Order: sequence, then C-alpha cells, then structure tokens
Amino acid sequence: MVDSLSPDDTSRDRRPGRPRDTAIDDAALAAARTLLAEVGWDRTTMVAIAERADVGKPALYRRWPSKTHLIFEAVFGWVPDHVPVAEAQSADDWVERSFDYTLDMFGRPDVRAALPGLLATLRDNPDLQSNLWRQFGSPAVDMLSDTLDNDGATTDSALDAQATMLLIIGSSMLVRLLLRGDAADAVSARLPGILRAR
Amino acid sequence: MVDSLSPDDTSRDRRPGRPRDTAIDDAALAAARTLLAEVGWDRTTMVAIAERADVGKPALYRRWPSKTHLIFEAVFGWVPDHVPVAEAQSADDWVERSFDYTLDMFGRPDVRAALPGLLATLRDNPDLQSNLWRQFGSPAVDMLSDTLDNDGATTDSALDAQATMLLIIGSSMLVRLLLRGDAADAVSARLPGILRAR
Amino acid sequence: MVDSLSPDDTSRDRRPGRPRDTAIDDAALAAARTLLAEVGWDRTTMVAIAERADVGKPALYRRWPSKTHLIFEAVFGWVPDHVPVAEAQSADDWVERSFDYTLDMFGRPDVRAALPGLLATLRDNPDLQSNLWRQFGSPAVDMLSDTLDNDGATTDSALDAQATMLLIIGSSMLVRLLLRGDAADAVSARLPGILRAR
Amino acid sequence: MVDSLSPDDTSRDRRPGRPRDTAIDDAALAAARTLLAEVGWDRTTMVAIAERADVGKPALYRRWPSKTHLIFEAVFGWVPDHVPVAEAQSADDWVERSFDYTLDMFGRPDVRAALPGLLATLRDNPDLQSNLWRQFGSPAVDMLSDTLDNDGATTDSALDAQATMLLIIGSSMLVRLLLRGDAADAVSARLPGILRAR
DNA sequence: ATTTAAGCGAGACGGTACGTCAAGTCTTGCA
DNA sequence: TGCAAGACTTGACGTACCGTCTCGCTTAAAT
Repeated sequence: MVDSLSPDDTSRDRRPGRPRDTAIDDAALAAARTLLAEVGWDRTTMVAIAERADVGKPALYRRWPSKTHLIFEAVFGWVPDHVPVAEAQSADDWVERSFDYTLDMFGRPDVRAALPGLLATLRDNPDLQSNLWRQFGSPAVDMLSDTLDNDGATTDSALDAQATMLLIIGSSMLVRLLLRGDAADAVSARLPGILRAR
Repeated sequence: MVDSLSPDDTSRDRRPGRPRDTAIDDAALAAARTLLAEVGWDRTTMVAIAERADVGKPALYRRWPSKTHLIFEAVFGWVPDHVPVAEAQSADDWVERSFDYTLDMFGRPDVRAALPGLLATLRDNPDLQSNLWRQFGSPAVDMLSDTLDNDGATTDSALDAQATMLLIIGSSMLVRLLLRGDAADAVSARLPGILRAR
Repeated sequence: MVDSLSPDDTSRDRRPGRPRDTAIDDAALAAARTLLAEVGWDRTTMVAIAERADVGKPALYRRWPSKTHLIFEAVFGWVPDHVPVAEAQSADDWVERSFDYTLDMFGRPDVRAALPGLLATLRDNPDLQSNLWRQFGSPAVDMLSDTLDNDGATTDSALDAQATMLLIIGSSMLVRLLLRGDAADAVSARLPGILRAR
Repeated sequence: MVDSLSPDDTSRDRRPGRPRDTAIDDAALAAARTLLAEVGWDRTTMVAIAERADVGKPALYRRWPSKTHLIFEAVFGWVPDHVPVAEAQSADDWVERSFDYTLDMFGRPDVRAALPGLLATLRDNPDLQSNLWRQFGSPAVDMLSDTLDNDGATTDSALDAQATMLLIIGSSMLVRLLLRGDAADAVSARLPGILRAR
C-alpha cells in the first residue's frame, strides 16, 4: 500500500553503520498529514512535524531534502490498494471513475492544505512532476488513450487523453479549493456529465 | 482599464487629512508584477516591492494588510479594457473565447509566479475569494447560463455554467503550471475541442 | 511662573497671519508631563501627546524641533515662584536647601521618567545644556561661590561651588532613579549631612 | 577578568543538545562596546552588532531578551582584574580611590554612550538594578561601612556608606556626561576634596 | 469687507529599528 | 553510524515611532 516517492529510496542494500529507524518515516509522514489537516500549510513547520512525530529535525532532513519533499510524499506518497479507473469499460466510464477518484483525493483535508505549496514545487521541480505523472497520470492516461483509439473518435488520442485528464484534475482541484459543502457537492455532481456528454 | 479591487474604493468624498498618493498604489502594483515575473514569488519581498516602487514599506502596509493581499490585487486587481467573452454568440463560442482568455491570463509570467501563493490565500480568505468571483467568475457565468437557457439543453443552467467555468479555469491553470512550450501549446489547442463537443 | 525655555520664544513682534494658539502650548506640555508620569518615556510618543492634548502633530513640531525639546520644556520649562536657595544664610544652609529642592524635583514622576532621555539630549545638545545651566545652575552656584569667598575657606570658590552642585544633583538623581520608598527617604536624609560636615 | 552578569550562568551542568558557542557571547559584547564608542547609542542597532560580531540576529536574541540587556552586560558585565578600592586604608582613601575608579569608568566612551539608555532600563528593570548593585555597589559599600564603624564617626555607617557612594557615582556621572576636556578635569579634581573634607 | 498669511487637525509619507519566526545546516553526547 | 536536542545563519515579516509633508479649513490682522 505504501509506495514511496522519496528519491533516495532506491538503495535497499545493507549500508554500513546503524540502520535508520523506519518507524520514523511513518511517524513523520503521518504527523505531516495530521498537521496539514489541522492547522494548514503555513503552520505545518518542520519543527511542528518533528515534535508531533516525537522525532528530531535532523532525522527529517536526513530523509527528505526539503519540507516540500516531505509533504509531497506525505500527501501523494502512496497509492490506494485499488484504483477504480483500471476497470473502466468505456471512455465515459473512465471519465466518471476518474472524477470520483480525483474529487475524493482533493477532498482530503491534508491534500487541500498542501495543494498550493505543492503546485509551487511542481512548477519548479521537474523531477517531482515526472514522479507524480509516472505514478498517477501516465497509466490512467494510457488507458484512456487506448479506449479512444478503439472508438476511433479522435485524431490524436494521446493528446486528447492528456487534455481530458487535465480538465478532470484541474476542475476537481478548484472545486475543492474554492467551494464548500453543498455548493461543492452540487457542482461536483455536474462535472462528469459535462465532460462525458460528447 | 484599471478597476481596483481595494475595498475602500466606494467613498469618493474628501476625508480629512492628507489624501493618499494614488501614484503609490500604481507603482507598488506594477513593481509587484514586475518582480513576480523577474525573480519569482519567494524573492518578491515587501522590501523589494517598496524599493522598486520607490516607496516606503509602511505605505504598502497602509494599503494592503499583507503581502498576499498586495500581490493578489497586483495580479487580479484589474480587468482588461475588453473582455472578449462578452461577445460570445453561442455556448461553444463562449467556451472557446473563455479558453483563449484564461489560457492567456495564466500564461502571464507574473500570474504563473503568484498562483500557488494566491491559491493558498484564496483557500483561507473568503473575502478575496468573493472578490475574485464577483469580478471574473460571476459575469461570465451568468452570461453562459443565459445562453444555455436559450438552448434549452440543460436542466440547471446556473450549475452547469459554473461547472464549465471551473473546467476551463482549472485546466488552463494546470497547463500553464505543469507544461512548457510546445507541449503546453499542443494540449491547450485540444482543450476547447473536448469541452465544446457537446 | 512659567518662563519658557523654548528657543523660538524670543520674538514677540507681531508676525503676519494667524497667531499661534497659546492654549496649545500649555495643553501639549501638560499632556507630556502626564504621559511621562503615567506610561513612561518609551510610550510617551508624539502621537500620544498630540492625542492627549487634543492637538495635531504638526502643531507640536511647529513649536518644538523635536520630541526631546518638547519634553525638556515640559519638565524643566518653568521655575517655581519661590526658589528657597535664594535665602540661604550660609554654605551649609545652601547645601541643605539645595538638596531639599533637588530631591524634590527629581522625585516628581514626570521628571523621573524623562531623566534618561534628557541626559542623552543634554550630552548631545550644548544649547539645551547651557539653557538649563543658565536657569538653574548658574544663579545658585554664583550664590554659593560668594558665600564660600566670604568664608575664605577655599582657594577656588567657583570650581568648588560647581563641584558641590554636581554632587548634589548627581546624588539626588541617583537616589530617585534607583531607590524606592523608605530606602530612598533614609538615604536622602543622610545626604546633606555628609556633604555639609566640612 | 570576565564575570558575566547573564542570569543563566548558574547551571554548569550539561544540558542536552548542542551547547552555545561562547565565542559568540564575547564577540557580541565586544561589538556592542565598539559600536557604542564609535557611533553612539542610536546607531548601535542589533543588526549592526550582529554584523560586526559576524553573528546572526537570532543568536543575539537567544542570549539577551532585548537590546538593552545586551548592552547592559556589554558595559557593566565584567569587573576589572583589580578593584583598587579594595585596598583603601581609611575612609578618605576610600573616597579618593572610588572617585578615581568611577570617574575612569564613566569616562569610557562606550559607557558614556550607553548611560542614558541604561538608566532608563535600570528604572524599569529591578533585576538589572540588583545585579548592578550586587556587583559594584555592595562590596565597596560594605567595606566603607566597616571603616566608618572603626572610626566611630557615624551613627549609621551602612546608610552613610551608601549615601557616600551615591554622591560619588552621581557626580562622576554628571561630570562625564555634561562636561568636556579641561572643565571636566578641573571639576573632577576638586570632587574628592570636597567630600573628603569631613 | 475683503484680502491674505498663517495656524490648524487629520493623516499620509520615507526611513528605519525592533523583535519574531521559518528553513535548512551543524555540533554535541549518547546508543 | 543514527539519533535527539538544540545550537547556528539567513533573511522575510509585520509593527512602531520619528520627523516631514500635504490637504482643506479656519482665523485674525492688514488692507
């Protein structure tokens, strides 16, 4: 269930010296998620994360090169056991399932709190960008692309699939960022219909 | 061309005391835009804005309660002379024009630099949120809503119009934030087609 | 009773235009004294004085070139109707009366609050220094000098008189600044005796 | 030679974590003294001290709660290797040596620059007041008190000793603050004589 | 009675210090 | 070597005060 995005996670070989305490990783990520949801991005400081996780600040920086990397992994550093998009039967079905999944994700309070900071990072860090794409975007988009090809409804399925994905993600993000409660639900409910009605 | 978002814009009656120098407002906002484009959000500090505008820091804080408010107005605090959406002939036309306008706006370097910070503010400041909506969202959405009513193609035109707007804005934002150069252009070009094909 | 120390008080000739409102002078000085006693030097700001005196800040700066000048006059800008030192019968008597007067003056809460700032000014502003000396120091010292000459007890009466004055003023100042209540009274009571016992 | 006045000097037990760099303390205090002497109180800012000492501002605020506390320790936070008063043979000798020492101290340019601000602090900070007294006043006064007892010349030696001290310190301070060059020297030379002639 | 020079309160202006706080790095002593 | 504690630098933030200035109004003396 946990599939880390951290860059220095590749080496699983035994290194000399005392091994790192893996419990610290989990505690830190959990603390970051909790703080984001509770007090927002600004007050989710490294010291606060360290205190909440009952861990030292250097232990954090030993694992993640910056606060943003930590939070990035805390928020996106796992994939659910079951990605419902994988079972989509048609393009419309794919859209609907993607909205379900995306709206749900951006509705998580920790994700909402982390989003702006993460967008900034994404803009400046191509490595995280491609990480994210590889994990979330690429598989789903490939699948939609195949479906569209089968339907023969488009001239450039890859581009259309990517654009569709951006429409879904972008609108989901905005709904969650700008709207609250009933308003958010009402608009969310219409989104798939508008996009699907092709 | 400049239509301020500042809240104390209503009273034009002479208040006692030395009146504010409106040149400072303009200089500060222009300085903020320039700095955002040139050096990015992080190095667009209040002192830097003050120096660039040849203005004192307190003069800034007299006008805007925080750096974010200043930048918010610098980036969104004006409407162009001519909003092309106003002349849309149909729903499809409206979508196309909106994409043009929105992609253009989010392509501005100062907007790109400011966006993440502004999204964070938007999440926490309902006042700015409603300001933004009143200025950009509301008129355009109302117009689309009317058009949809005429077409008789929807059951709840207001909701659909709002959802459409979110799709347009969200995807434009993401394209500009995540994609560069040719990739951005290629995807941008497909966006209206996907949404319009209803 | 009020003999102003303000520097631009010399010209009593009619200048053209509206004459200054003398009530403002008194109100400002009184406000300064009150604030010094109530909130101390640091929080006795020009704005606070202006507000307390129900007066504009420029009216203050029209009269005094700086905050220090204002406070200086507020605290020392008057001489009592009756300077008891003038009636001293002997050197010992002079010392005793001077201590009485000086301890009393430095015991005033406004004077205590203003002293440090005033010392700084005195150090840097020779004009205020000579003003103060002319008003308080010089007459009294001259008088003691004469008395000492009559007694024939000293080789350089002017110098001795000045030194004596510094001993009196300095010790009075310190007592009031550093000691409180009973301790201050007890020590004060011994001061004249020590100096007089020659 | 350096005997710190800092309040947390009692515990010499090892606290966890990285210990403070004592070189920073010394560098900061030296920088403060130098700046006071060179540019005066007003331009001895915390940033200037930090720069001169090649140290960060937070390192300063970690050690002293305010600028005044820092400067206080810089100016009074040490005792010379050799306090000449300790060897006084008689009350007169004590007075003479005290004047020597005190006039010398208040003649130091850093002390002269810092005095007014420090007096203000002293008035409001009983803790610094007692610190100062414990270090400078108390030992010397006790000694004089003993001498006076031996002479049998007074009814309350403790009070008289304290009063004498105030006379010495107060007059020395004033001389250094108000007089310059020859005038200061001439008056200073007479001070001990006047007080000693008992 | 009109002019006119100045005073007036309100408050903005530039400049600058203060004290706080965050991020990210470095240094202890211990395990 | 990892770890916790807590030092360190850098540098932004927001507040406050000082002394100056500008506005539109009012006042009293001089015409």
